[in-house]
Order: sequence, then C-alpha cells, then structure tokens
Amino acid sequence: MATTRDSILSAAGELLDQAGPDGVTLRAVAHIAGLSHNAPYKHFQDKEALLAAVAAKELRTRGAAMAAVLAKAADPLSALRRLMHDHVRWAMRYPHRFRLIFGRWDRYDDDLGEAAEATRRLFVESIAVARSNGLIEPGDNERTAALLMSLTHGAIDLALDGHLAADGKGRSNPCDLIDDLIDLLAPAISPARARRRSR
Amino acid sequence: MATTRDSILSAAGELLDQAGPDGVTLRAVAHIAGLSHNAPYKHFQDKEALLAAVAAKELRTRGAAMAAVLAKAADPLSALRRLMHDHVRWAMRYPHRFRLIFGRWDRYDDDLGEAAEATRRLFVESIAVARSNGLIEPGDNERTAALLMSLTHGAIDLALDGHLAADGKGRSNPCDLIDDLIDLLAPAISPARARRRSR
DNA sequence: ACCTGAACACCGTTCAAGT
DNA sequence: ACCTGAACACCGTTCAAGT
Repeated sequence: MATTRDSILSAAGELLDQAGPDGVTLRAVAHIAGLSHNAPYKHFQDKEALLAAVAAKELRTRGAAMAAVLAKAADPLSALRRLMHDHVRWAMRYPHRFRLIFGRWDRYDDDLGEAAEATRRLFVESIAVARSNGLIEPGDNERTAALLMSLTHGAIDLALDGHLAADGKGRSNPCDLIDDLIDLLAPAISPARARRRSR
Repeated sequence: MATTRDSILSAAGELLDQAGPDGVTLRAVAHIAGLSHNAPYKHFQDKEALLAAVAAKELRTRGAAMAAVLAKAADPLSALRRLMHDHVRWAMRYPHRFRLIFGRWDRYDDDLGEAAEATRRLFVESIAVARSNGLIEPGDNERTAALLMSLTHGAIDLALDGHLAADGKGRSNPCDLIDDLIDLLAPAISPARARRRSR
C-alpha cells in the first residue's frame, strides 16, 4: 500500500527529475499526489525537509546498486572501475538527483548522514581490497578514496554543465578520466597499465 | 565614473556572496543600487542575464589572477601547483561565485564563453610547459588538463558541502589531493615525488 | 490525525506612463 | 534613453476550520 507520505515523496522525485529543485513546488507536488496545496506540510516540516527525504531515499537506492555492482565484478580492480563508471552513468542520467544528494546534510540528523557514510565505507573497503591484492600502489585507503571520489565527482559536474567535451583531440569524458587515474594508481609494472598506455 | 549598469552589477555580486543566487532578487539589487524595483530590466534582459554578466566579470578577474600567479612562479611544476592551490583558496572563499562560473553558458553568446576558453588555454599551456620540461610524464596536454581540473573541481565541490573533511586519519583537503595527483603525474624518478611520498 | 480554503509576504516579469 | 508605480501570476508558509 502506498501511504500519503510515499505518494508525496514520489511526486517530488518526479518533479525533481523534470525541472530541478526549483521545479519542486509544494503546490505541484500536492497536485500530482491528489492533495490540497499544503497537505505536504502535514508530512514534512518544509520544502527543504521534503527534498532531504527524497535525497535519503535515493541514497539508499544507490547504496544497494553499488553493492550489486561489487558482487558481480570479477576482480577488485575492475570492481572499482565498474563502480565509478556506474556512478557516472547514474549521475548523467539523473543530474538533479546527483546534485541533490551531494548537497548539505548538516541540518538533518536524519538517516541521510549515516546512509552516505555507509556507501562511503563500501567504497573505501573496495579500495582496501584492491590495495591488499597489490593492484594499487601503497598508500592510505581513505586518502585514495577521496582522490578517486573527487575526480569522479568533478568530472561529472563539469560534464553536466558542458565544460568537458570541448575538444576533438584530448576528448575526455568522465569514464576516460577515471580510467586514467586508476592507471596512475596501479603499480607501474602492471600489464593492464602498459596495455592502456599504448592505445 | 560608475555607470548605473556597474552599480547594478556590483550590487548583484554583493548579494550573491551573501545569500547565493536565490538571494539575488532583482528587487534587492535595485534597492542597493538606489533604483526602483524593476530598473534592472532596462540594463539586463532578465535575472539570468544579470547573473551571466556577474559570471563574465568574475571570470575575467580570475583569468588575470591566474596570469599573475604564473608570472611569479619559479618553475613550471610549482607554477601549476600554485595555480590550483590559488583556485582552491578563491573557491572556498567565494563559493557562490565558484558555482556560478561553472554553471551553464550555452544560452549566452556573450563573451562568457570566450573568457572561459581563454583561462582554460592558459591552464593547458602551463601543463604543456611542465611536460616539455620533462616534469610530467608523457601524454596529451588537453587530457591531463581535464584530469587535473576535474579533480580540483570535484574536491572543491565536495569540500564546500562538507563531504571531504570527514576523517582524522586520511584527512584530505583539496590542496592535499591536488598534490597527490601532481605527484602521480610526475615521473617516478623525480626526487620531489620521493620526498612527498616519504612524509 | 489528516485535510481544506483563505490569507500574507515575497518574487519575477510586464505594461502604461512619466522626464 | 532611463526611470517609476501599478498590476499579474506564482510560490512558501501560516492559520482557522472542518472530518
């Protein structure tokens, strides 16, 4: 059964995808859910709280998707690569969800923070596995996670606003850049790296 | 002499820094500039065009600042490093200008696009210099520029929303991550790299 | 508990005038 | 050319009632 709260939440998600956070007006949300224009206030404190709930829901979905990708991967390094590529595909398809999720959570003692922490740990863990197998040069796992996450995040953000696909020669989409960084992180002797380099 | 257009522009910049793009109401802008609430419409087509003008102005200022940093640097590699660190400092201090500048320009055949292209070229050029001096491993300059720019952009964006400084151990701020990537890009034999690694 | 309708303050934008 | 004041549609939010 779909509770009123759920139908409000899914209406908000729908509007978010179509028109971004500014397009998520409480009036439109209520209308889609078949309610009066201020019924949402009975379920969420205000617009910000509604968007935070949408973010929390999407974040949990992403965490499950990441776990599924990890489960299917052959080796730790390709698992890492698939994880990032999958993240890129999701972000390019749902740009407003991507930007919403990476906004500020400070004000919400919700499960939003812990859901994010869980997916982050999953990511750090998969780096730790690749490193302990000697597929990545020595270093701090948290630090390497921050490096790879920052690159992925920045490449996506730039690509979404059309600041990456500019040129013909050094054509660089987010997935290419992620591969570049993973190659840099892999030990110099790695045959996979040599193969990539020679292309 | 400060034209009316200039005073509108600087009022908009002031409001942007204080309260973000949503805080830049045309009414508040006009009030600060000492004009009636819709006088801005005589100088800018709409709110979006006003913000685009603010972005273009800031972008030119940034280009000049970057050129100044490059002129002062000792060697090509430290020039690159200083460039990125300076970019981080600016972005952390003026987050709303940072986000505005990296938004979409498509709709504006203004000088916005060319100003951005000019600063990008400056950046690619400084990579080319470092590479031709053997301070960076072989590769495509545009591609390496995209890699370094994406990492910097992503690290800043994550840091601004509090998603980077999480931990005590692998503590990573944008400048640390930039240094990590530059070290990875530098030839393995480089003594500077060995020094950094051992810390 | 959950929902509705009226109301308030605010904002972007337009228009008819004014100088 | 540049500015003003009134007006319209829209939005977040609050409140007094309804069931």
